[in-house]
Amino acid sequence: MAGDWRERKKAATRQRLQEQALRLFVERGYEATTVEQIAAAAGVSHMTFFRYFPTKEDVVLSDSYDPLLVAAIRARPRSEHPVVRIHAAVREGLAAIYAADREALLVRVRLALSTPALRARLWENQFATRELFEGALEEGEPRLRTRVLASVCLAALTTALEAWVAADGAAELPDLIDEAFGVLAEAPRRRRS
Amino acid sequence: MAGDWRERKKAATRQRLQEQALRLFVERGYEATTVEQIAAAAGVSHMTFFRYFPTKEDVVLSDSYDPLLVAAIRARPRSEHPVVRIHAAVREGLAAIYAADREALLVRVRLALSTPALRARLWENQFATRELFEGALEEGEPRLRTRVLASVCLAALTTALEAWVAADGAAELPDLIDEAFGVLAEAPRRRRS
DNA sequence: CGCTAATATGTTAGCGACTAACGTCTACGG
DNA sequence: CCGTAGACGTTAGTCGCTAACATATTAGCG
Repeated sequence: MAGDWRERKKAATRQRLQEQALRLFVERGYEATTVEQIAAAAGVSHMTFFRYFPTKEDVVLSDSYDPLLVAAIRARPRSEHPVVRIHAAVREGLAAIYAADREALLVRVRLALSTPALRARLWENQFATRELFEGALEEGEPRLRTRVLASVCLAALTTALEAWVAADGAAELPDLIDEAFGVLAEAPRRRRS
Repeated sequence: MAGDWRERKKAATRQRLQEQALRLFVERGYEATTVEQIAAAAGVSHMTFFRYFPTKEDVVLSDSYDPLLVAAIRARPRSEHPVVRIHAAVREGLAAIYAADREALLVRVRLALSTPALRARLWENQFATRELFEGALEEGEPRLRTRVLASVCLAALTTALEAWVAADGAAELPDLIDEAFGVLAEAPRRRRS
């Protein structure tokens, strides 16, 4: 058990960096906080910061929720409609995260949605998440249909998250998610083209 | 008619910057091209570049299509379902743009979707566009519903654009848009919750 | 025509995110 | 106890972007 100590230390440093960063971002704003200051607050150099987080944005946006959601989607029967699968998976998966990390999640999402630079990267992340959803659905062709469905579900999810921070966490996220996905069910039927 | 000359010159400089920038981006890549090089190619200094475009990204992403789409949405009767209004408006509005600027649009969208930095900003622009759509729909409360509908329509539109560049412009954009919006009509009905 | 004010542009200096090259320390394995 | 590998720091540099100030060109007016 050699590198064990190493890994614990690395994890500790990483967490220290993230904590100090979030603290400083909340206190004085994201733009007004320098990577140097974060590194100094965590007792390391700015190079070490970049060894743990590829960009300043990642310190806020990186999480490990995606694989969890993918597994939740895969766990739903493929006989269900994709939108239903994703809706149920998101409700379950996010409920667990929500129960454990509610406050941290709220802080991070609020920061991400109110800072232009972070908002941009957030959408970029959605691009990746959507591809994961697509893969998790495991539908064959046609691809455009699957892609639209995944995009649309993500749009609903994001809108629910926005409403959640807009209400400053007063409403319950699972309810907002149900409400957002409920709107999808309301789209008009297809006419003859 | 004094400032007329001024404005023509400014417009010319702006266009020269944009042309040279897109040329260089296509030739050697977005990241590999510096603002200095763009400015030099257009015969101005880098400060002048930033006086015309607030960021390097804007030289690719800035267009004036949004107001056009908003007007198109407003022109549809409010008795129609929001999704139908937006679908019809987008098909009409974009058809005009498409007919006039097909090649330029293809180049810009391809560049935007294949460059991470630009992709991020593209999604950030969607944030603004969605708010415009929301306003154009002119629905009252509840806001969450309107917001979800606007987000979802934008997701469909973006997916169609992606498919268009993925096929390298082989398919026809209006058809792809119809196909993408068609998927929305297929969402499952609401069960009892 | 000549003067003044506005406007477009250039110059320079600087900040901050991020990278690369290289040096140092420290824990671990033989 | 020594050699090595991995974590970390130092330094110097690039690039996007901004601000302060100087300069030139033009506009409007007496």
